[in-house]
Amino acid sequence: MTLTQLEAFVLVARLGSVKEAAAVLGVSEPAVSSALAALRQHLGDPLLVRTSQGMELSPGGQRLVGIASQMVNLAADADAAIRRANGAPDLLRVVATSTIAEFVAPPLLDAFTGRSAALQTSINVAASNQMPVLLQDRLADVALGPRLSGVDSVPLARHKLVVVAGPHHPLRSAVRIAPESLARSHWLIDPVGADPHSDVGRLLVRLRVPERRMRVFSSTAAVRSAAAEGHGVAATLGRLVAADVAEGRLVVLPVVGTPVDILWYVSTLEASRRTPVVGQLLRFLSTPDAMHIMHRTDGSIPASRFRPPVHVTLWS
Amino acid sequence: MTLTQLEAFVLVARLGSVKEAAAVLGVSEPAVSSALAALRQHLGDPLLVRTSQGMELSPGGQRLVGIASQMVNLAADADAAIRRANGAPDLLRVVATSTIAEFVAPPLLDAFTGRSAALQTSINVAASNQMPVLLQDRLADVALGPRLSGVDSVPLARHKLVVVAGPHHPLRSAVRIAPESLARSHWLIDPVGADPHSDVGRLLVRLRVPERRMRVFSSTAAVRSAAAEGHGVAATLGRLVAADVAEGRLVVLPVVGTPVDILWYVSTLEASRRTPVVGQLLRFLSTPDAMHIMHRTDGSIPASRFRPPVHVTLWS
DNA sequence: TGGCTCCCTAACCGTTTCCTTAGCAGGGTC
DNA sequence: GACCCTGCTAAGGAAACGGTTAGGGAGCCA
Repeated sequence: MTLTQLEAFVLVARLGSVKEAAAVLGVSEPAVSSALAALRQHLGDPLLVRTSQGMELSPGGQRLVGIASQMVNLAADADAAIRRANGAPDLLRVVATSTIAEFVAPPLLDAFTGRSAALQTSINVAASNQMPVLLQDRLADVALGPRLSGVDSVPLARHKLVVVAGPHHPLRSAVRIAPESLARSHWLIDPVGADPHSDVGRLLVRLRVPERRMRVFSSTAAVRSAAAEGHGVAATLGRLVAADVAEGRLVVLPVVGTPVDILWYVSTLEASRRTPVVGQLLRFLSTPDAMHIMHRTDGSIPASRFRPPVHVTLWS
Repeated sequence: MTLTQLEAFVLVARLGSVKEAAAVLGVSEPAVSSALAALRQHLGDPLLVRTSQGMELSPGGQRLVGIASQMVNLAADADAAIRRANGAPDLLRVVATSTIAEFVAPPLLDAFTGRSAALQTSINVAASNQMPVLLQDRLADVALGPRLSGVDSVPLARHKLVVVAGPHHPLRSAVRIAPESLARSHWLIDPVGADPHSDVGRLLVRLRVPERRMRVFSSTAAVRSAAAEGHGVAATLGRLVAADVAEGRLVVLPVVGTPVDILWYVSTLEASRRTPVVGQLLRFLSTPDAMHIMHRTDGSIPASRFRPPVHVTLWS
């Protein structure tokens, strides 16, 4: 019984899927499967059995999952405790939806890091259904994105989602566009849009956009340029494309039901299980400075801190 | 960071010695040392440093020991939870001082096991200073022996410690023997006596028996026959040698300060951390049946359940 | 100083872990 | 029935874990 095995088990139990757990861990799916097999053999219990709904816990697995989760958590605690005792820089691992990770999180964390000297941050992209699991298993400290259940989520910022297209789009000067009219357009979407639990994903579902009309891009920036070049329509944040719209590179289409009001949330473990840095970040996020940064977001890609997303699972 | 490493670390921290931890785990001392080295390197902290008092915790180690101990405990919980979920026999690991392990624990556990069908027991010998650690790290469920601190100890039985010798010993018919008179005798002692924290060990200290006069035997039975053959004197339980005395194979020497009243205790984790079987055993131990067994103990070696002691550390 | 104890390191070795790719198996869905 | 998705197994290889024996070095004590 190793910690790796327990971690794999907990992730599969929480996500209900070996494949997703493997994606979260960044390993191949047989790796997770065999970790599971080893644990099963060691404990002499099936732990998780396949059903049509995904992987479900056996009675034994049900008892184990709580214990295993505690152990994984304690391992994270141990690391943090030693780190702290040695005055090593704190670690703040942020996961966010791709848009936030691209445009908002970097300047936000830059500003926050400027305040407390010894701090090391990382930003990764995750799908919404992975976020609570990542927090609960201490693979991440903070999640920025939609509201999550099972963890503490507090509202962070309010935004408007609009549908945009290039300046030569046939519907560019329409007054009122019924969603069906866009059924034949190509929809250009970023990883956030590919996540059906995200705001953009839910909008696409509501507009009944068929899957075959979607083209998934690796970043919101790519979506924006593709739209400007007339390759299709895109749903994105009004503020992100404000400059493009003002300068005529993009137009906002008056689709019925848009703009959509959306709320970004910041999610963490409950207060008692938070590390001090996380508490500091939460306080920082409610300051005028942080608000200012979030509202200044103008779609220019910040140079510094952004790393390529590593844990993206595409809807495909 | 593996569970083995954490376990080694916790044991060394608790016992203050790599050597003792190795003895408890039943492995060589470099094995423990290198587990520690691996953990040190992984965490980048010395964890434990050598002082003249033994191994002491670094600030980082101090924080880690609690966390690591919880993890080791949870691992034990996990095993037990699965066991229980699958209806596997419960496991009851008893550690005891050598005399108890030889004469008292086997019939006691035989009787207890007779009551609840699915139960698997083991008896091992441990030194008193190891007992609380074994309980706290869940390497054992119950300890029988002297009163322990740091865990729940309740009195189990009262006994008398006497000094005996063979029927031809020069002092066999003395009326009153000062301890000094025995300074030149050979003292025949069993592993319990070699443990300075045990009742016999404390008696030897009080009688100022010099170390070079002690001959350590591997069992109480061996001590008894050696004494009967006139190889020296021995401190042992009155009830154990009653038959030998009645039949003239041994005589009780009227040493000043003896017989010594001693109390055996049964020690466990506090009630909230006990497994159900342990609770059952505690209740059983207070029944007349159990009392009867403990008082019937007559020095005959029970055939069934006794296993050779595995975790004995000799005082040497 | 010499000897002793205790911990650490070195060198070595077998087993397990952990990951990969490739392919099989079983349950849905069309 | 033919697919497709998902999980499992197989095979193989690099790394680690976990153990051993042998020996070096620091501290304590006679």
